[in-house]
Amino acid sequence: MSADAVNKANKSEKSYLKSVDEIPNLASNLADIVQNKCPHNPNVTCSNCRLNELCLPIALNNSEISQLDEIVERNRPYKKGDHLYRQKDDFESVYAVRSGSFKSYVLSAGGGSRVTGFYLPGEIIGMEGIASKNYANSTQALEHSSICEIPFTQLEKLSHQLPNLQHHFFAIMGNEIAKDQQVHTLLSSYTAEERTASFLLGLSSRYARVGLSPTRFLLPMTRSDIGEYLGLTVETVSRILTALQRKGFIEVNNREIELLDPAALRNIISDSE
Amino acid sequence: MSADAVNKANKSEKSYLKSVDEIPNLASNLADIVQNKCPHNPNVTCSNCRLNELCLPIALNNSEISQLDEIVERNRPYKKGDHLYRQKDDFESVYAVRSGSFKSYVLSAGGGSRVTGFYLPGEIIGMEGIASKNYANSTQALEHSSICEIPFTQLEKLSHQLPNLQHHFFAIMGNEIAKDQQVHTLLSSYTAEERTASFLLGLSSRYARVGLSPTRFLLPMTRSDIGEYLGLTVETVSRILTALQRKGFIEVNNREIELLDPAALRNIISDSE
DNA sequence: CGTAGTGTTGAATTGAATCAAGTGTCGTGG
DNA sequence: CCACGACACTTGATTCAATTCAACACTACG
Repeated sequence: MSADAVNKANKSEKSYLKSVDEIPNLASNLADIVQNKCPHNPNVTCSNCRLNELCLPIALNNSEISQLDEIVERNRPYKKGDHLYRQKDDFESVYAVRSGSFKSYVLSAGGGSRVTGFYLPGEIIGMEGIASKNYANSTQALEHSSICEIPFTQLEKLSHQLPNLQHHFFAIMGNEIAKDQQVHTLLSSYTAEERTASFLLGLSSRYARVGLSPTRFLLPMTRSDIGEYLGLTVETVSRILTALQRKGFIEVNNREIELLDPAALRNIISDSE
Repeated sequence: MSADAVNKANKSEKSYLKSVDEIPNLASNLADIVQNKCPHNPNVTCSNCRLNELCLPIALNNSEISQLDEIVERNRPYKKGDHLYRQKDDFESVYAVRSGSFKSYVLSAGGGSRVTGFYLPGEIIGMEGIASKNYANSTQALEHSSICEIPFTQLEKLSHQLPNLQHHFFAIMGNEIAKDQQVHTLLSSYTAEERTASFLLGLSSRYARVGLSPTRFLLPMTRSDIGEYLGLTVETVSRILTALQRKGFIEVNNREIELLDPAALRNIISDSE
């Protein structure tokens, strides 16, 4: 499924990494899961997870990691479109993306929706529900994806026992707050082109973080999702991507993106500041 | 002072509630501070603070509150324009607003600035610095204000000892994340009028929370600050306020705002959704 | 009392939205 | 395996909300 999918656009003979799943060492575990050989593969633990340097276990020692392992629930994989939770559901858990990607969105009465975030492997979902005890948005898989569910009351208990974990979870939340404030600035003062450039660069570094190419990747989301996230219409997103391509900064083929000149993209943003 | 203050309508003899300082019971403590009788008034503790139901001590028992009291530093008051911290300063503490108000902002290279948040009594400032160990914005007083400084490493230590405090601080951060996502939606899909209405209603409920009138209050920030926060120009903010006044929804006199028809303001927002 | 900062209002401009029409792509079921 | 339908994406023409530019009034503070 994902094998042939990858070289769909192979004009000559392209074939890219489709997601973190295809990093060799991850693939072994993930292949099992995807093929349903073992939806709760006991071999996939925080200790042996490729993402443990980015995710919750960072800064924990081995014995601490095994304690964390015990509270983490590794659910069956999610199909494209499956919901992790819906707006107003009781808040129970935060989730760490193991593979694939997710989007969070809120619906407006007029039938429209706005995307509040995209989540890639190693990132934490659901923290907006902690205070109100209800999730404030709905979150669904953008592609076939797998998740580690971390029941929050247990995470709190364990954080109480492990100062490192408490410290790190404070840091994760603080980071989310810092990121949200950057987005605030982006939305309140950037032009459509600046927003789009910034979005691409952001994805780039997030892909790099999980060991994928920072210059060539597949967008897991639609143009419409991007627009709803950046406060632009689909048409504008499409136009801007075309324009960036014409300038030679990027190459776009449907969901496939190559950053030909990341520095030029950075200039788009900093020139205006 | 606060009694007559309320009837501002008398153009002849204006004198309004200027801030939470003027609530009778708060005034006593604050007056001391403002007059520098006692910049670290020992009587002002978390236990007897009027804000303790909104701020950090919520959900703590008496003995826990006194432990919190011990790590809280009650600094000298800040004058209008004084900085709590500046962008890139080492992160040391989070701050709870005791009286007055603050704004956080980031500068852009072009000399402009964007406001990332406003903070009223009982609200927590500085959490964006937790992860990176540096503050991500600069924060300054909008009027004469006082602050409780909470050194973060000590807060972490105490949170480790007091599960209630850990729980509550997770909730405070979660709430910040949820709020930031609402702002994301606001900035990415609301019109200028919707943003302004939403801003006024937000201020209204935050003032109500600290015991001030939800329908009549003074804006501590300039039109320009509001614009930089909402992603609008000063001119637009000014025009929208005038327009809302002409519609009879609000009355504006410089910094003084009265919400004549809060329901109408709510409709502005929900009509469009 | 003067001046810098703050706020208002108007006219012209413009970036992005909207409206519209089309092509491309993918998953499904016959 | 192909054909169909639904969705995703692109491109163009037009409109419009908000910005920009400009001029002026207010106020508040030293």
